[in-house]
Amino acid sequence: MGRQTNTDERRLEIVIGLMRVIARHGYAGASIQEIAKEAGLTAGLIHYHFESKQEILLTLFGHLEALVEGRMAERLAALGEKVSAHAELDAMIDAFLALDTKSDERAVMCWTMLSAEAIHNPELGRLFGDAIARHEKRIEAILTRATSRARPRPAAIREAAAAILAAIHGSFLLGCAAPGVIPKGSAADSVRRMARGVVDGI
Amino acid sequence: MGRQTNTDERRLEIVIGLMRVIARHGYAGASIQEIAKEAGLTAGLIHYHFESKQEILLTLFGHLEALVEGRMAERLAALGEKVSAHAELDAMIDAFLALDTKSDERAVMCWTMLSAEAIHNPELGRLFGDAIARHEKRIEAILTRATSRARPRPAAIREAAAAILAAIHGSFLLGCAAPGVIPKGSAADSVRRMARGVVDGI
Amino acid sequence: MGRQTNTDERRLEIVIGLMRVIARHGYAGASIQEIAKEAGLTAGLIHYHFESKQEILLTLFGHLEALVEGRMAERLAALGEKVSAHAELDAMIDAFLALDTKSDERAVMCWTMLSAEAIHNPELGRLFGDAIARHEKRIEAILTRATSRARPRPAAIREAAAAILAAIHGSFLLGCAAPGVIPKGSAADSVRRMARGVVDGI
Amino acid sequence: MGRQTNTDERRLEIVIGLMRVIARHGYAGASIQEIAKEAGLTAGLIHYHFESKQEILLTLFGHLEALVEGRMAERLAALGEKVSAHAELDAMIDAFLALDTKSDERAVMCWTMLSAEAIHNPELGRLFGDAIARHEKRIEAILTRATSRARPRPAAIREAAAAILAAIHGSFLLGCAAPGVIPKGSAADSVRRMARGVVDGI
DNA sequence: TATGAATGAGGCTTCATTCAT
DNA sequence: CATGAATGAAGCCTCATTCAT
Repeated sequence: MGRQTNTDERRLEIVIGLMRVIARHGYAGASIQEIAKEAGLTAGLIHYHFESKQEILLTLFGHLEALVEGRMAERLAALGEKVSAHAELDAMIDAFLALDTKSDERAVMCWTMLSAEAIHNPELGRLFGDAIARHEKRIEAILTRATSRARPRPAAIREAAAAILAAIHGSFLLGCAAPGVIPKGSAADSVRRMARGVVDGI
Repeated sequence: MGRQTNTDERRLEIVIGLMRVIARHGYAGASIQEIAKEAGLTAGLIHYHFESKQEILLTLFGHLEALVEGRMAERLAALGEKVSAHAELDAMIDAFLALDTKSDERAVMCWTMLSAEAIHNPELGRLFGDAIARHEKRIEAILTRATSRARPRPAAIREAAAAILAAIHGSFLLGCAAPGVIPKGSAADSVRRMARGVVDGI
Repeated sequence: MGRQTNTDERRLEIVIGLMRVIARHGYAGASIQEIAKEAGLTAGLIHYHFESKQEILLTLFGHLEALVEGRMAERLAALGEKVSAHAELDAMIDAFLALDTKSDERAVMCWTMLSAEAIHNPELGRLFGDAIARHEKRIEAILTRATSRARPRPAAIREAAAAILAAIHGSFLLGCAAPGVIPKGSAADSVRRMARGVVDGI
Repeated sequence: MGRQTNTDERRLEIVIGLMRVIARHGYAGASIQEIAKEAGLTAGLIHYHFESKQEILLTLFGHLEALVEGRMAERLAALGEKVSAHAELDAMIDAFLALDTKSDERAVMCWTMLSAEAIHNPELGRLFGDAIARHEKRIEAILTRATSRARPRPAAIREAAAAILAAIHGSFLLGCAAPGVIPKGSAADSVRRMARGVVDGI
């Protein structure tokens, strides 16, 4: 029957290798050799399983995104049915910002590095933009439910959603880049409060 | 006899060259050759005026910081004396987020790239952390004036300030990395509203 | 599966390449490109097998040292048991100075270049110092046997050994740098005579 | 009368600058910029007073040679007339090896570096060879007087002279490159003894 | 699948030298 | 004479990628 493929595991190992290296040295410092070493593989093998470094990057982005989606689904499921919009908004923010494990921390750092990378990497930029747009839509939906106003101005909703997203990703960024000032993981509460302010102002 | 130095102008040209290249290709893509071409110089000359690429980077960071400080001073001066804390907070947020020119846009993009770079560049990280800490202190001072509470919890003030900063820098980041979703320069209003929410919650 | 390593041969080829280039152009003139060309390789490959140019240099030194040790062991073995100290001293001097082949000549030139390089290359300096110290100890031991005096002054032994070593290395140096005056390879006899003088004077 | 030239002093300053830099970093590490800094001048000026780096090197060699000649003349003059050949030989060895000052030490280190440099620098090689040949001739003359034999074999004289020179330059080299083993400046006695041995053997 | 060698382009930096002032 | 800017070639090294085994 031929030998069975192990491509999926290998690809995962490689992607995790990239994640770990990025967390330590950034994307520019993540050479294929380094990734291979981190994953316990050889450089040649990496190009057997991936077309290019870029492909690993895009795959990593997919994993991070899936991770976030998973966390969000988890939190929302925990809320049960018939939940208030405020509670849902809080749950979503928590899904992003309540980071418990070392692994979460690493994921956040990677996410932040990829955000910056997205600025000048068109392909990644597209994926990143799509993800952000999706998140934004979801927040918009919640905000629409949350506002007491009968006919909220659509632009107001959009801007509020955008601001909430900005606060979330800004917390990521400063948590990584100025950890002394913005302690990592402590941001959920403040962002929840900020979100409340923005909801009231719609 | 001799010859008058032009180092200051050259250094500025080079720093601006770096800024422009970063805006186009990111820091990793900013080779000395590219910077030189952008500045209309030769690669060798760049190392006559700067010790290393890192030194250009740090110098650029200094310029960006000075630019922000200048904008802040400007806005605050425009307010005149005896200004309310809320107005001062708004002014500060505007100083960051009300970006008018092409040059401002480029500066924001650079600032964002440097934020990410700071994560794995210890020297830059220190400068960046100091800058953020300074901004945070300033916001704290405003928030202390702004709150109606007699004895605000110090941690609450810190967290609020941190959240406002996060919203600002997150707006930068998403403005650059997901411009379709978070239109650049439109963030000031929302962040002002968010800030109000956070002040009330102290 | 996989592929067997050829690192050892390659490293040797590279080291020999360096040796040949040094013999022609000196260490400063031994660029990686030049070494690569001499060894029939590409520059990139050299850094695949060696960490740095410095590592090639240190490895070369190790080879030269091993070569000397080998020659010494050979000569001493040829003497058999119960040999007089004088004969042993002569054998040792010959091991250094009786150079027969083109390859020996090249080795001496390299050794001399490395001696000079050792002066300002701390790492090489340490290796070189150790090698000289080892040789010196060995000569000391012979001289102790050789002297007729019951209790030779230790400092006298040391100085005599040092002088003999100096004569040997000076012959190398002048043989390379002033070949018209001090013909290469003709020095063994004179140094043997000088050594005798120094033994008698202990 | 125009302005008076200061070329001679400048050239001397530059040569001394090179000497000091060589003593610290070797010739390969002696950039024009470094020499200029050491001499308190600018790089441009150096090329006003010297055609090329090579010319500075050759000039430095001339200075070192003059220094040695001066020391030799001094010592011989101190001996007065009608001196024994043995005493003259000792005086000559002392002129080389009895090094008192920091400056002497630096000169020796430079001399040694230049010896090695001479191996692959044809022009310097010629100068160096001439100098060595001159020294050798002088030692030959002394040895001829010194030997008790009526008709010494000319080759024997030459070889003896060469061996003495080798011991001297070897002491220089090892004094610089293995200072722990061969303490600088302590070599004069031993070499004198060796020389005696070699004279007796002619 | 997997290994390890190999390539070749490109990156940062140094440096002797030239030249306008 | 002197300065300081500028050049351009070269040097060491890194790295994504390819390929024989």
